Formats: sequence, structure tokens, C-alpha cells
Amino acid sequence: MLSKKTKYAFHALTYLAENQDKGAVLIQEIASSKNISHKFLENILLELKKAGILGSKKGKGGGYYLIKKPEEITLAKIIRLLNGPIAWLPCVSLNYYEKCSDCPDEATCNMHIIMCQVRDQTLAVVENKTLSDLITSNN
Amino acid sequence: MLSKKTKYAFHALTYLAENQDKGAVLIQEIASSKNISHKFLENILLELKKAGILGSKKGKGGGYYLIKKPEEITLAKIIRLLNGPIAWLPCVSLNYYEKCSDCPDEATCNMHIIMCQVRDQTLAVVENKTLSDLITSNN
DNA sequence: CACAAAACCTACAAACTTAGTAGGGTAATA
DNA sequence: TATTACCCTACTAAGTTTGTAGGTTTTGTG
Repeated sequence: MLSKKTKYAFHALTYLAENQDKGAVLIQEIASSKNISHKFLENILLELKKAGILGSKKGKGGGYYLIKKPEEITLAKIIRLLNGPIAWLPCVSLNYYEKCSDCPDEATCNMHIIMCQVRDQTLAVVENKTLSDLITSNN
Repeated sequence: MLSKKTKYAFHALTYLAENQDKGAVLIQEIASSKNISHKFLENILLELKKAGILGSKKGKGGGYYLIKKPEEITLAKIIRLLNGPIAWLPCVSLNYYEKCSDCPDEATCNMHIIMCQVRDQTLAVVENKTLSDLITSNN
């Protein structure tokens, strides 16, 4: 299941994508529009900024804005950033790889093979869907 | 990520499948063979029994055994039982459906559509793989 | 320049989930 | 009838998620 953090991130990004003409948007505006705690959203937007997805402007008239085009931001990127690994096992993760303690040999582990398939099927969707697929008013 | 509980279940089921000729197998035998805490494994096997996957025999010479053929036990069933929903959103889950609080309308929610695709791609794998695909000595 | 606005940052707290433990109850077998 | 081994409930410890508190820094404006 996706965490609330992840869902909030999608909501915020969607809002920003739909209001790109506005320039910098206040955290508060996103928070109240999407029913998210201001301070919690603050952390999320900061993470998205550090990941190079959002830009920000401080002081009066400041706020957050998209730094990339919506069609360049894949769902996979957001999910990995805020939700963690997409794979079901660490030994199968492309971005968060870790050796499985219980599995003696990945090459011969049947679980490993199947979990690779699950991962690839999932990635086939979320690597090819972007923020632009989430926007409703898609002019 | 799959929980330890789920991984332990797969290990135990694999062991039972590979030792079907033995009849009832002690919890302790599985636990020490697969390096799992006896008591923790006890809970897991009990759940698998209640789900109709395992049978048990009490008293001396007792233990657990598979009640179904390995090729009848899908990975999806085990994962749902011990790990919970396979879907990434409650509003997309086939077995654990719940309305999303934030999503106003499922029919028009773009996230909903994409998450259905993710779910279906995942199920395409785990509904068609069974315990027999995890066994090494597959005579 | 001073003030206010708004992002930035660190640390903490509460709630929930997962992992594992404790200890006795119950049924079957020898 | 004693032993074995599953059955059951409840609890604890650890970790993660979710959210809060409070101050710092930057920037625009009068």
C-alpha cells in the first residue's frame, strides 16, 4: 500500500501541474486545497525539492513550483522517493538493493526469479506513466 | 516489501512441499531448518491452517502437512493472507476494498485507473505462480 | 532599514504495525 | 495416565508512519 506521504505528494504535484501558470504556489494553498496538514506537507515538498523535482522561492510572494515538465516526472520516481522500494524483496530492488539474509544464492532462488517478474510488470506501468497522466484539465 | 511473516510462510510451505512424503512435520523441524523462531512460526502455521492450506495432527507424532497440492496454492493467496492487500490503494483492492477518503470519484480518478493496471500486472504473475514453482527438487 | 511573509531545518511525540515472547490449554498417542 | 505437540490469548519490544513544535533564514515591500 502507498503511504499517505506518497499520496499527498501526488496530490500536491497534481495541483502544481494544474496551476503551472500561477508561478510559485504557497504550501498553505496546496494544503488547504487538498486537505493536508500544512507542516506535514512542508516536509514532503522539501523532499521533492531536494530530489530536483520542485523549485522554491522564499519570502513574500514565494512558494513552490514544478521545475520539470509533468511528462518528465514518472510515477516510479515519486514512489521510490517517498514510498521506498517498488520491489517486494530487497534482493530484487534496482534502487534499494540489499542481499537477502535468508536466501543462499540469488541465481538459483526461485522466489528471486518470480519477484523479478513482479517488479518488472509493476515498473512497466509506473515507469511509463507520468504526472501528465494524472492531470484532469489536460490542455 | 513482503513482511518477514510472509517470507517465513513461503519458507515453511516450501519445506512442507519438499517433504510431503514424510507426513506430519514438527514445527520445530521447520523452524530450525529455516532459521525461524519456533513460537513465531507457530502463529504463522496456525494461520495457514485456518485458511485451509495446512492440516495438523496433535500429540506425539503430530505436526503440520499440506492439505492441497502445491500446484493449487497460488502465491497470491499466501501473500494476501499474511502480507495483506496486493493493490497499492484500498480503492483498487479486490480482496480488501475500501473507499479512498481523499478520492472524490473512482470513475474519473486518474490515479485509480493507473493503480488498477499495477494491480493487474502484479496479479498476472502471482495468481499464476504456485508453491510448485518454488520447489527445487521437482520430481 | 525594519518588518512581515514564507520557505527551511531539526527535533520530538503520538499512533500504528511488525516481530517476537510467555505461558498455559487441549487433544492425541503410546 | 503421562507425554508430546499443536492451540490459543495476551503481552512486550522495536520500528515505522504520521504529524507537531518552534525556531532560522531568505526575500520582497513600505
